[in-house]
Amino acid sequence: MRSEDIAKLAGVSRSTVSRVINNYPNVPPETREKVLKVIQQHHYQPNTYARALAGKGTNTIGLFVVSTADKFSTHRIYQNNYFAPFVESVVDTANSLGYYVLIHTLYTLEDYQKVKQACLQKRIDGGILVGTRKEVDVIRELVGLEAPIVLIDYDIGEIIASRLDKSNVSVINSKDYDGAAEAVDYLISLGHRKIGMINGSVNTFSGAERFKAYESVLQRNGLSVEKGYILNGDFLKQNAYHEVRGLLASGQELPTAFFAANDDMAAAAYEAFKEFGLSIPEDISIVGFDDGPIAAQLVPKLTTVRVPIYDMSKEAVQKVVALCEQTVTAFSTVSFPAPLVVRDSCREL
Amino acid sequence: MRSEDIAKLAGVSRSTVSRVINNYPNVPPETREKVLKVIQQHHYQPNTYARALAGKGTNTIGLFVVSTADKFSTHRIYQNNYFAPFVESVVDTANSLGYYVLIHTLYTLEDYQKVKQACLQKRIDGGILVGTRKEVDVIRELVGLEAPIVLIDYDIGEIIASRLDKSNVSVINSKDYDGAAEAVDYLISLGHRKIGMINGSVNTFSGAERFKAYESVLQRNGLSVEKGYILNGDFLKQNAYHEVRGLLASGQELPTAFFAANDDMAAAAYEAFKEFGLSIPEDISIVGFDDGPIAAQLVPKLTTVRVPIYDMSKEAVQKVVALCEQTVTAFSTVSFPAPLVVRDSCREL
DNA sequence: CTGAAAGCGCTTACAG
DNA sequence: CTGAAAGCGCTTACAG
Repeated sequence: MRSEDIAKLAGVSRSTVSRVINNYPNVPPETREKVLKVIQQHHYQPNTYARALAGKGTNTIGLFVVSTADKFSTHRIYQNNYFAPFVESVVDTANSLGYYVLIHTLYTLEDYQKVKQACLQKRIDGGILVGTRKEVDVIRELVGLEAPIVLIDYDIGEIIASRLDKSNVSVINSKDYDGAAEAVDYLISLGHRKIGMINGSVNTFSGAERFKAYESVLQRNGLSVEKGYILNGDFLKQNAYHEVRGLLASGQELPTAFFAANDDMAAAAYEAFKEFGLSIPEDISIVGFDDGPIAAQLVPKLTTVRVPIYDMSKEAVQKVVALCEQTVTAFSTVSFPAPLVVRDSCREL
Repeated sequence: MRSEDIAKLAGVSRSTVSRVINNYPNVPPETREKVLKVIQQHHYQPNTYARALAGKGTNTIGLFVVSTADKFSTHRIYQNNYFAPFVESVVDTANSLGYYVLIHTLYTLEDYQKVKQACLQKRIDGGILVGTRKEVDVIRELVGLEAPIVLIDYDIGEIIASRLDKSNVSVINSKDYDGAAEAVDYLISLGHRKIGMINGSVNTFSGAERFKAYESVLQRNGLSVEKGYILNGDFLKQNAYHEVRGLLASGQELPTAFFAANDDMAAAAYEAFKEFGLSIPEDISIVGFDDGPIAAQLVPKLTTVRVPIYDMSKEAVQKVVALCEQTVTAFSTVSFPAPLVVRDSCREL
């Protein structure tokens, strides 16, 4: 069924059918009704591609998620607690605005070409990128595209320094530095002096911020930053688990508290400590980051920094859509607060 | 940049450019090289919509996830432990086959129209539906479409009875009846005689199967099915939590074991029991279903039935793609084994 | 208010 | 082996 068929059945021209479909004002109510009736009777839906080709957008946005885990890691699909809420809320928000979402996972640097490709092929009107590494070159290419791009978790400073603050880009962050600082301050206020960190990926904006805050809060309080207390987990549960096990096996003196750059790694630490016979928070305190689904499920419940994933993804979608529809046309950036949520995983010394 | 531009630069016609893009055999190596070079130099990507309009497929499949939770439930985005692994592996498999995936969440009956719409609008070549309720009418409509549809978790019997086993459909299940039976048998073998169930949604195929198995294994063993021991959780953590709390508060005699229709509800039971001062497995044993990410994270680790989500979603993608490309053309169905994974949440009586 | 016609960027018989 | 031309199903100036 094509618009032509509808036109015939309704006794009008394709032009008129098109006008009612697109809600043009210059068609009298009776004509509109007549056409609409035929359309409904036949469950007619205009061909997206033809519309797109003829100049209408595709009403589709791309969601590109940079995976922290390796594509070939067996358990990768279970490792990303950030993923599910993000995807779900992006999809819902987009759908409610009448947009479809095309989703892609990015594992390697080459995979970034996929987003370029999707834009060039006109599959999407615009895109959202989550968890980008600090690959400015890649970003430069993307920004060069005409399609609107919203970056979630990206260093605005870098963008501005590289003069990439083009009008088709937008950045959305959470205040990870502040949140992390609050977390470490909290541990210090409880009397902890030896505080370790289970680090995320420092070539991620949020990863870098969380670590920077950790370092500077320690220094500001006259505490030394011990190399041996900084474990590299790369945001991955498995890595964190091995690192913690390694520290425990080393026989080295342990910190009294750990700040983990995300909940997944905090959960891994829980496991490793328990297996080693240490209880939380009696023997060791832990703070996480994200406040994802697992945080409150852990026993004891995890004290963590809340990243407002829902708000951020909603904002991201609204932003791309606005950019696609040219409602806004300037470089913009928003940063959401990331407050500490105190639960049961830390004790006063 | 259009194919016409490439043609000019390469000194050939659009036809030839099209031939090399589509890998037609009848173009000599030198010509191919020449054209390819220009294409690469200019990062040319053919417009998807034009290709689609001209007869090529869109290389896009739809993934429609029926949400167990309410759209407006605050925590809905955190409630679906089935979701993340599913989406991630569908996306990866599709991408590796050169397909894009359009994703949609279905909350209401009307939302099913979205899949029809996506097909009618030719946005997708085919679709995958996960967690469909037993709405045969909806399915009937979908099956009437020409686009290939793969249903995950759907009653084959119903499809065959309604003569909906058309060549554009395919069904993929896990052997939930067997898995559930194994779980309940296991509890009985440990000496449990009073076994409760935290039920899923029985108007879901898997939900119904899990419950049927529970009932019949009890009966086969001469155990009575106690109404009071059957809690209705509807697959949702929150509901399960309230139901369990309700049972505990009632002062009624408790079963010695519970079989939960999914891990999320088992996790909710963990919480409720712990708050009530009951330890697992000392005071009460629990078996879950899914073996999703949380199963092994719970303390004690959850004994559960493993649903091979990864294999199922991979199979689903391969099937739609095969159907889209007309490699297969018959109604088909696969059912994956769902074995019991014994961990630490049950004790011998 | 409305229709005929051009155009969007491809693919694919058709003819040579 | 290759080009000219028709066609895919829309939208949108243009003219009336």
